[in-house]
Amino acid sequence: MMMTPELIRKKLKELNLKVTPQRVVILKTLADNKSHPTAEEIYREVIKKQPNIAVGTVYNILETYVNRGIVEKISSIGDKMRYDVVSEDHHHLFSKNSDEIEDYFNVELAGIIGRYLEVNEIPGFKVEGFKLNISGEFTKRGKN
Amino acid sequence: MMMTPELIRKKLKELNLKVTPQRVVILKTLADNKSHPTAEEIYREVIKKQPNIAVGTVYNILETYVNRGIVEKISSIGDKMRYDVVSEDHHHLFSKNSDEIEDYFNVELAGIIGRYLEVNEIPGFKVEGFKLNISGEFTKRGKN
DNA sequence: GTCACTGCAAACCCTTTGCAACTCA
DNA sequence: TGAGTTGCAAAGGGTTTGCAGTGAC
Repeated sequence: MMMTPELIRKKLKELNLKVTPQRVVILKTLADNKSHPTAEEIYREVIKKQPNIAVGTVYNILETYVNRGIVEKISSIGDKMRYDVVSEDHHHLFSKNSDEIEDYFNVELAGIIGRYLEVNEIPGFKVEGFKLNISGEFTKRGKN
Repeated sequence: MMMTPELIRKKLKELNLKVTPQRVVILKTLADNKSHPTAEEIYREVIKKQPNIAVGTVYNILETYVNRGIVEKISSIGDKMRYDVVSEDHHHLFSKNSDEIEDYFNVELAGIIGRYLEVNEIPGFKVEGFKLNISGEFTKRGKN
């Protein structure tokens, strides 16, 4: 993605958030990062550019972003929380052998499921969204 | 479900696990329970029948069951782990307003997704299973 | 009798919180 | 200036672990 600092500034202003160096660097790190880092991984990346930052701040800022809807939390079994910038609708591939999580974009499949859930209502439940978690094994490693 | 102690005993033997009162009561509690309890909820339920049991033991036994594949862990964002006896293939409904999780059985939808993933392979990834997490709101409360 | 299992409590680790200092607008 | 943010360190809360004692087989 390589979001420019200007874009990030703009985004923060749209959200009525004060533009602080910490917020900028965290959002930039997350946007530039293809993987799904934990708070601590983000922290380790961020202190390279912004030495004066506390872990607690990383958590706080991430939580703010989650509440504003621009970042989502991903929880996988027995692992710490991971964070992901909200982009187009996508699903996740979970490795059974490791902690890896990869994005899986598939509008067609999402459409099929979405339409199914629209047509076939679930009694007593109003569907607002869904996530397909696919588990399995990465066969090709590389180019991450 | 109301699994009888005999059935549970049999199940444990099949798995080459020693039949201890703690294991029996925990599996029975989980099988008889429609909700998706946390370890602590299970503990609170279990001490009624088996006063001498430690929280750590509950965690250990649940972990054993998860490893043997007869219980699954469910993690929802920012909440503790929840446990569920592995039964037929089913999915979960997550409430956006509370911690509730309900089962959602739908072989038709599962079939559609399963077939789709079989036909449309994901490059670099071998699919072994999937879970559809549907989020929304429970409109009718009651009869749980 | 043996070895796996349990109880207990301490340790662990991720995450949250309280508060004083600071800084963006 | 002053409301909102940050740094820091301590507290919190769920889960794991080590070890001595116990119990299933």
